[in-house]
Amino acid sequence: MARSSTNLRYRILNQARQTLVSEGYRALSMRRLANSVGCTATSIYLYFQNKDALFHALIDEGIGLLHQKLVQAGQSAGQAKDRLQDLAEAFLDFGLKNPEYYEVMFLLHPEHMERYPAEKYRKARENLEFFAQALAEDAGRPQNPTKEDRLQANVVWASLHGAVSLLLAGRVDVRLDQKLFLNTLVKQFIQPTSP
Amino acid sequence: MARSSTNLRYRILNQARQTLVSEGYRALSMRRLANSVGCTATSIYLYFQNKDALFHALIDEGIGLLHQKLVQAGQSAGQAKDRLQDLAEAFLDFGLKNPEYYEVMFLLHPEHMERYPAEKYRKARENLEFFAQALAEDAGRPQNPTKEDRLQANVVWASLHGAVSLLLAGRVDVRLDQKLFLNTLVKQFIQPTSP
Amino acid sequence: MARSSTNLRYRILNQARQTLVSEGYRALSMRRLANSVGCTATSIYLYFQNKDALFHALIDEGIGLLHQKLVQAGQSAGQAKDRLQDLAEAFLDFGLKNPEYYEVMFLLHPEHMERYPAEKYRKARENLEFFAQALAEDAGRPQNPTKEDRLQANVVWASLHGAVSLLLAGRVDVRLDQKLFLNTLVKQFIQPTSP
Amino acid sequence: MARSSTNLRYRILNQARQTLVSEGYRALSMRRLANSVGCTATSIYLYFQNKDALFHALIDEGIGLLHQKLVQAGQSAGQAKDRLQDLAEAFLDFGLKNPEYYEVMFLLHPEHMERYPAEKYRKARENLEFFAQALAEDAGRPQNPTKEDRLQANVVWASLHGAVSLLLAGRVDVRLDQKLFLNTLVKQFIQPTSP
DNA sequence: CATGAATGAGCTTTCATTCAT
DNA sequence: CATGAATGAAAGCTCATTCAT
Repeated sequence: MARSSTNLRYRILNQARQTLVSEGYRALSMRRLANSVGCTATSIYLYFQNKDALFHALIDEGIGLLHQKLVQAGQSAGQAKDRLQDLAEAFLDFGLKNPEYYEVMFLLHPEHMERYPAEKYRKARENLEFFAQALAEDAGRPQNPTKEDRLQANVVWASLHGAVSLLLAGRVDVRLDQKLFLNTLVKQFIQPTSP
Repeated sequence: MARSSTNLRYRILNQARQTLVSEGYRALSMRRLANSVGCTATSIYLYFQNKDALFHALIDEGIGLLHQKLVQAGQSAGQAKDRLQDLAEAFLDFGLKNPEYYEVMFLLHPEHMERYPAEKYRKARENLEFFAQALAEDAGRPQNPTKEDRLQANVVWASLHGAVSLLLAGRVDVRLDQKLFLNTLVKQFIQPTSP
Repeated sequence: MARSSTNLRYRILNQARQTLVSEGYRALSMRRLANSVGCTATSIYLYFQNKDALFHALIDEGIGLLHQKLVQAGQSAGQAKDRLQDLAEAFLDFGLKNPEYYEVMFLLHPEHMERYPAEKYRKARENLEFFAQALAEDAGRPQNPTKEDRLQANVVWASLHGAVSLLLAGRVDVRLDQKLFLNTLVKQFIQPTSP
Repeated sequence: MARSSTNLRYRILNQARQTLVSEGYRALSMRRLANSVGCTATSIYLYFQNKDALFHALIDEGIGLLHQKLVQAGQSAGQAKDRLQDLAEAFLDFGLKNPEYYEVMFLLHPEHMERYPAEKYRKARENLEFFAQALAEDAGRPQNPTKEDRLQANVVWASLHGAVSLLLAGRVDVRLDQKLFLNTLVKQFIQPTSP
């Protein structure tokens, strides 16, 4: 009862994320969510216009969190190649440690995404720019990522996304050492500097 | 009515695939499906024990089709590297040209996959072996893919899957040339033979 | 295959009875029944106009079997009191050993009974007459059961029916010895001849 | 609409009982019930978790009512034999005047009963104890019903149940005087005190 | 700020039955 | 004698959402 009124909105989002990862997408109904939180379904509508809005809030959170992690990773002062490595690891770490956000951000069925406000969505893609910049730098074109760099960034992005989504879906051979798998994947696009 | 009653089962599967890609997963209810096909919901149950069975039939079809394409691609007589390239292209081609199958095979919500018979599922993973073999051959270990080759195969697989799923979800920068994007991605893991 | 065509009607009734007792009333659907028998649902309709007719056939069988058992029991040459005892035991035996018939004859929901042809139904009540006759004889009015005898017969009948139906429904205290219970019940209406 | 919204739950139960006795068990579907009551099927689920819960609520009511009637009947200060007579009459009265409760308590198909919480069920059997006590007292063993008394109680119970269920099912000869029938039945197990 | 009551649309699935062959 | 294909009706139940309070 004590802290029960400290921002119901917050608690709803928390519970939603939790449910999403522990019981899956279909279990996330407004009523069940309300039950878990300890309020009525109606109350959720005080904070979110509808279910979509709730999802979008989760996506916003997720994008923010990923952004933050990439900023941190991108701040390392060393070589561009190391920065790229850090960025990749940050992304993988984010995906694997926050499956609920990853699910909602990248795996959710398009029906929800279609209604996600385009402006916010564009914002999301900015995260990609971090990779482009590191790649540009590595190629000796600091702070001015070219079309080519962006192309490469998308490739990196796709590879990372593929790895995370297969892992989250439990579709990578279990006998594989996960760290080794990810390292190999990352090495793929971080070419050793030719001496 | 009796329409072209030759194969209602066939028509159901067809429509299911179509609906899946055009209106999404949630729009695929037994009733709506029946409506689109032009029969009653009950009739569907004459051909599929339940909704799961229908999904599994789609998955089976998809796995078969992909398998077939990979077999074709794997038959090229040339160098292993070329074969690898062909396999990759076959996979990408399959994914992009048959989004409905790809959706149902790789993007479908896990609830359905969990109930997918394990034996068939294992069969699906055999497709991965094609890549492992080409990679083994390329590394001079023909027909005996080692652990290392399988690791690499998984990495390739993840990259390809990442690319396809981002493209299907419309999440790759539209200004990017798609062919170029895919080529770049594929080159990533096909190292040029050092002279 | 060999004896498979020896009267499908017979096999349907057999299976219906079996299903009724092993899986209950609601499990007795035309399709499931057909499945168990090894024919199509449609085939059942060759032998029975509808589900009601099938039930009625079962009831007929049951009535016949009970009749037969009561005839046998009523033939004992001894004292009327012994005959009454035998009749009671025959009834109890019938009910407990043929729960499927008992169910269908006495416990089935009235919806089905209402449509049971009245003439056959009356025939069923003839079984009651056996008791009336034994009671009449015991009271020194052989072969001419009076109204009073019939009243008494109904009482006996009710008691027996109560016992059987409670036992079949598993609603008699399990710690009770069943034989003792039934004996006590029967003794209740077979007054010892005053010396 | 808001009708007499005071107690929809109450109205649902009322209507359920009514329908049960007038149209039978199978006519009691959630939708039809809702229609009769004047609400939507969904609304019923606001008051009862599912159909079972609704049935169980009816059973609870019935058990309570019977209990109450037996308590009243058991309070008569006179002889044990009279008390026994009162108890029997109370039971018969309950069954014949509340066929809907009787149906739901004793004649309902076992599928529903199986799921009836065991604890409540045991409570139901306590009603039997009233008879055991009266019988014990009559036999000169006040307040300490022996095994024998309980056996006898079950016999009484079976007889009463048989009578009620035959009467409710319309299976007792209509030409019979009902009161006479019941009196005769009751006399059967209330032996006159030997002078 | 929060609720209780209610709803309409929709879900998957099962049923008894029919009809052309 | 038997089937395969199909159906309309109905079942129990859950969903997102609304509205008066």
